[in-house]
Amino acid sequence: MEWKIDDRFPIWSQLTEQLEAYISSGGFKPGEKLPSVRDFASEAGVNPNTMQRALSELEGRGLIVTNRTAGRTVTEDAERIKSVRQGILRRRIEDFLDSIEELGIKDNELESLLRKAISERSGGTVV
Amino acid sequence: MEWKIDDRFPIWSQLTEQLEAYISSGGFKPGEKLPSVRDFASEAGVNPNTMQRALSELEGRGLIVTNRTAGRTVTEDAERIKSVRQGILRRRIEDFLDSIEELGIKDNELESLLRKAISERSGGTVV
Amino acid sequence: MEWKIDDRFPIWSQLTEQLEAYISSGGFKPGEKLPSVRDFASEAGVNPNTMQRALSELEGRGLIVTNRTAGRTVTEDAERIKSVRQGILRRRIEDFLDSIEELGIKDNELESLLRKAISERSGGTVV
Amino acid sequence: MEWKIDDRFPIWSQLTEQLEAYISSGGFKPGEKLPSVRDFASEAGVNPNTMQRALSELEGRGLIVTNRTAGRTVTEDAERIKSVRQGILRRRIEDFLDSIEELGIKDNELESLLRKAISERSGGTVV
DNA sequence: GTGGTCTAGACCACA
DNA sequence: GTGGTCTAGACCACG
Repeated sequence: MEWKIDDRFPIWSQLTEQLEAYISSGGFKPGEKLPSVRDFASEAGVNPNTMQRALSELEGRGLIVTNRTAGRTVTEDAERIKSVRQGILRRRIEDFLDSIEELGIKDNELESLLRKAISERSGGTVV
Repeated sequence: MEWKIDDRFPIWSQLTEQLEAYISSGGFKPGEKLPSVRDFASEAGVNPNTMQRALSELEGRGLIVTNRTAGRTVTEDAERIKSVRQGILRRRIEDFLDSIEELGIKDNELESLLRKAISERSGGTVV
Repeated sequence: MEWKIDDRFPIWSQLTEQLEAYISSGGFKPGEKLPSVRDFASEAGVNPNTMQRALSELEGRGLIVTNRTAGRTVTEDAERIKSVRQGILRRRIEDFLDSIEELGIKDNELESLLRKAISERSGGTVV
Repeated sequence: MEWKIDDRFPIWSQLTEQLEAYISSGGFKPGEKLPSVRDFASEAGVNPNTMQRALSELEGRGLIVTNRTAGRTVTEDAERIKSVRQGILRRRIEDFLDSIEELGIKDNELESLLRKAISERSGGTVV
């Protein structure tokens, strides 16, 4: 997978977010074995300890399972995964609308801006 | 104005963001005198040093002006203010779409979710 | 406070347990400021990172609060503290009874053994 | 016999504890032949190496005997078995009282809690 | 001075 | 080879 790391924020937290999004959107299947901490870390260009912290966090959220000496796997619980994805979506939409609200924008103005931005993106990608 | 402060992230940076949004959306008029650092700080419940830093940051962005002895005022440059607002808007929309893209969502799914979320909010606020 | 560390188990986890017991039984009062991580660590003879992990854990359990640059305090929520103490008690009693059950002991035998052990201890302490 | 295995702690050690308790409380008679390592392991759902280690440990404690070609048997020494059981009992009671002491509980409070917990268990099991 | 983060490097138990 | 832990030491943002 691709990693985007911004030095200004805690790296472990960014790793957590990206892994959560990736797994919950099907990048790894339920029950699939994950790369080892070391491999993951070197792939992302971070220290293994840092990656481990990110993975522990995901375990706390019930998204992955640790098998003491046999590596980690994505949870088998497809419902859990789905609900995590819904949660992320909902949270991001809420945060976005909150952040927009501060600017005092009318709903129709926002909708037109959004529609424009989305079509530009699709355009950029598709054409 | 209302302040939302989350202790887990740099406070000065949150103040900066909120002030920028507030000013650029007309909370203070062009040329209007701002409260003193001390008053601002006590209103927000933060250390004056912290508020000081936020204001310096905004000065760097050309939104406010420091008058040697007479405190700070919002810039007179209405165009500047407008362009700042546009910049914030554009950036927030882009960030949002980026963050959503990771989840592999189709445009029409996104639009329907957004429409729903917006109408729920309007409902809650307006009615 | 006193620290008992057994090298065979994760240190951070033992620190967590002991701090949890100590705080929840009133060793630090609600709202009281805790020693700094560094002080705590040197007092317990462990690396600051290790102590920090233990404290983070306790924060996750809602027993202590972190004030970014002003140190940590015990939660003000006396109910929370009380409920943590009850939880520890209940868990330890259950674990004990589970561990005893394996040995196939009759209730009256257990009671007499317990009563004897308790009185011996009190004797040892009181006399 | 029933096995309770918690993946987060060393498995061999849990097996050791449970076997020790089981044998010393008469689950296998003095001199009785034990199942093969392989059978034991598959029954408990663990790796044979792990079970092997647990059995070696018990041999070290004088509870079981390895007969070059004829598998393992429980020791014939009934006194030894009895004393092991007493040791476990005493140790578990001591550990429990130690762990409770940290919480600063009065003897009568402890007794009433224990009596309640025991009667609840008996109730749940017996009725 | 406070907590937070990160790295490098080492060691361990387990299977 | 796997995850887990620990240490030492450094740097940072904050107030």
